[in-house]
Amino acid sequence: MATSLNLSDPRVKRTRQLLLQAFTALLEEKQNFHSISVQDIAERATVNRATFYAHFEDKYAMLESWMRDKFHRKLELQLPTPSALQTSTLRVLILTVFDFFARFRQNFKPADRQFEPLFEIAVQQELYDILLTWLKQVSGKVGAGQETVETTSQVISWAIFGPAAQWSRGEQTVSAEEMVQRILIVVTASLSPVITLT
Amino acid sequence: MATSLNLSDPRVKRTRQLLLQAFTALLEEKQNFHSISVQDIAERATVNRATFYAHFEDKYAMLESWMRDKFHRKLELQLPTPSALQTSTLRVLILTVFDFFARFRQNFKPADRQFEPLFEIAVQQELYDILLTWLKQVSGKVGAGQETVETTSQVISWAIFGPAAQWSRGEQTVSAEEMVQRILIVVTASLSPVITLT
DNA sequence: ACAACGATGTTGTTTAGTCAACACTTTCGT
DNA sequence: ACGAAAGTGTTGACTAAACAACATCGTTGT
Repeated sequence: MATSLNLSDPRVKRTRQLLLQAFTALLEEKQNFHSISVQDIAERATVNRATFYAHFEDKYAMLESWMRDKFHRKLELQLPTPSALQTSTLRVLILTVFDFFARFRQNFKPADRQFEPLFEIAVQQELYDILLTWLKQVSGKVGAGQETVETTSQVISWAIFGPAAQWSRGEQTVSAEEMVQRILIVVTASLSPVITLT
Repeated sequence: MATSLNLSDPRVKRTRQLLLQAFTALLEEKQNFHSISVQDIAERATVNRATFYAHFEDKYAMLESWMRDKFHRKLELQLPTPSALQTSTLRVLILTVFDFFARFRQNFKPADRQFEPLFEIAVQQELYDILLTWLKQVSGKVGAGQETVETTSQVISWAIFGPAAQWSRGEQTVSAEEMVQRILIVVTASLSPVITLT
């Protein structure tokens, strides 16, 4: 029933991680998402099946979390820590999104097209979160309000995500790097009311 | 207070494993046993400190379990599965004991000599267990009673363990292989009332 | 010498995970 | 087409793990 678990409890973190890892392993083996059962996942994670349902609504909710997690980790690898809102980090961010889309197209080929919505939600949400974090860091220095940074984060997350999705669906006649460069210009401009990037 | 936990409970197995793994990792880093605290182990294992005490009396009790575990795994690697009482497996068993002693001498050098008793108990107990298993397998075919196999296991476990301990303390003027060969002859003979090995 | 500190065990309470059992749906072989 | 087998989601009772708080016991340093 996925009744809220306390995310700060070490047991919860561990089990969650075990489940996601198990899922990753099974995906590599079985190839197609459909042939993986909740039983398989629970068993591989050395966790009771009922525990799975304490963490995730169902297999699809897990897939969404899994995608977010994958994307999140990829970002952590690419971005410096601590990361801040700069042209350079923004470029890396956008490029990572394009990379991630490309990989997704490879792994979740033609059949599993039904999962695109989950994938999209995962990436966009994650984008929103990191942009919000960045904007909050600088919102004090300029006089930007709470709503301003939230709206800005939302707009920009879609401004990055959307083109990447569209590009990955198409023929990729333009290189990812070129796309990134173009998007970066627009996004930077849209940020100008809040911050001027160098 | 190490009040009996149910060993068949998956949670118990998991945390036990986590604790032992954490200990292994810390041993490789910190080198000396003394500088590793219970807090360190619990933290590394992502387990609460109180949970440690639910599993082990104290750090030393854990060291004993750890040694048994290491020896057990080494045996599992060396012996075929399923293993049975044969001259060949017996030779492997004895040789593994000698190897293990040699490694122990390397890692737990002069200072930590205080842990020898723990080490000895671990190895002897493990030896006893596997011998008992083997003997029970064949005790039905011959008319050997419960006490007979238990006593035989006990005697032989010491007959293997003792010489190996003594040899490892000495100058190793005789090779391990030669020692194994000599011990094997005696042990085989001592088994003759119960079983004739081929 | 003794105060401050850090590690050790222990305890009571709360929460997460296990388990077996349940009704239900989906898949599949013959 | 139908019965068996396998997967899904849920529940309530039981157990392990987390947590905070405590008293205790060395170490260290000044």
